[in-house]
Amino acid sequence: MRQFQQLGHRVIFLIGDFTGMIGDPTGKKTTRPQLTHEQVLANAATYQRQVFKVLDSEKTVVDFNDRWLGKLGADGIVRLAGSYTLARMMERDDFRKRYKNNEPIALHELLYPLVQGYDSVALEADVELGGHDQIFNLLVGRNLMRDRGMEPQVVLTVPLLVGTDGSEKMSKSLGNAIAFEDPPREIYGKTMSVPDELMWDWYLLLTDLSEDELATNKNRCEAGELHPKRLKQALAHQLTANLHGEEAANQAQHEFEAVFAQRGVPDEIPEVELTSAPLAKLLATADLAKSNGEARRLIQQGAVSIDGEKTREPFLELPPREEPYLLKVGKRRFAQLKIR
RNA sequence: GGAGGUGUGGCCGAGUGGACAAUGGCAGCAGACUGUAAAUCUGCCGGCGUAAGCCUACGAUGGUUCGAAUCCAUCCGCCUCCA
Repeated sequence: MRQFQQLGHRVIFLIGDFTGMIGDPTGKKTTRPQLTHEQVLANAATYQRQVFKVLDSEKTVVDFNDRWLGKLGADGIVRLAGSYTLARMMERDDFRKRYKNNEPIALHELLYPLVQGYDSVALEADVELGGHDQIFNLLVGRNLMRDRGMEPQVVLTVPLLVGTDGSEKMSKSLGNAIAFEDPPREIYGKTMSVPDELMWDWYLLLTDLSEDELATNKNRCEAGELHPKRLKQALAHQLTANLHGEEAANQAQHEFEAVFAQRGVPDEIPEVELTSAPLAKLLATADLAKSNGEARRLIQQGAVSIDGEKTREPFLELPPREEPYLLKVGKRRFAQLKIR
């Protein structure tokens, strides 16, 4: 979308506040929960905040499809449904498979592609952009436009971005996402933790690097001329810079090197002040572990160090001290602990 | 309308009266190795408790029993087949 903008096109960022209430069946084998309008609007507010980290707000129109779909009414929906057939709906793989496997398909799921397709009619879209999982819905939009004597929109889809786990599509609910609003160190660190093979996809989908350059880099890595880590660092740096600026990216990179390559300590460590208690309890109250039990386990497994010294004693009592204790849990959780 | 099936921890999935906080797999966490990659190996993986133990949890409620995820009753959800 940004590239379209840069080329001088008008971009409409469409928020599906109506369709969100229906729940897109896409991709999932089972029916999605239907959200209330309030929930959808709350989500929409965060989308807008985030999307302008990438899009030029001056050149973007934000629209909501409840504006026309909400007015459609029962008769409108029925008439819309009359313009499509079950056979055409079942062209969709997902529906076909579920039907064949005797899995439930709720009726509203069949309506979803229609109402979404109607967006294109309402907007008189020239081009619609979407993830590849949207292709069926986008094509329904074309058909609906043609039925109404309109010039059918051009449909452009992009491959889905795979999440940090390297297998599922990136999604907040799967916990494999990097959020636009993640702090720099998170964006950098999460990117570095991604499996190498995924890096090429991310380069392709998230940067302006050409496919030729990408292929060259890949070959050089395979030939051992270029360390994959260097490339991944460049990617992490760029993604961080895109969302937080060059300065923040440099900082994140520096910190990453310090903490993980040199096994050092980050520049900024949250400070906690607590009264004296057994170590396990301190970790739990300082939020370095989910529960007392987990804290105890972590300690016993040798995941915890104090001032750089590993300890395996869960009931160690730290005496009060002017200087805060430096606590490290696992590879990446740090805290400065002041004992009162 | 009729017949049948099913509901277990984040997910999948065993368990069919006590030894069950519940086999196993996935995911997750930690340790070793390393490039916070992958692969591999090891340990952990409900809560509270330094322990004994206690609490919560097998769709919901009630019951039988010394004892229930397991048996009974009612209810709720989901699925299939026939009409």
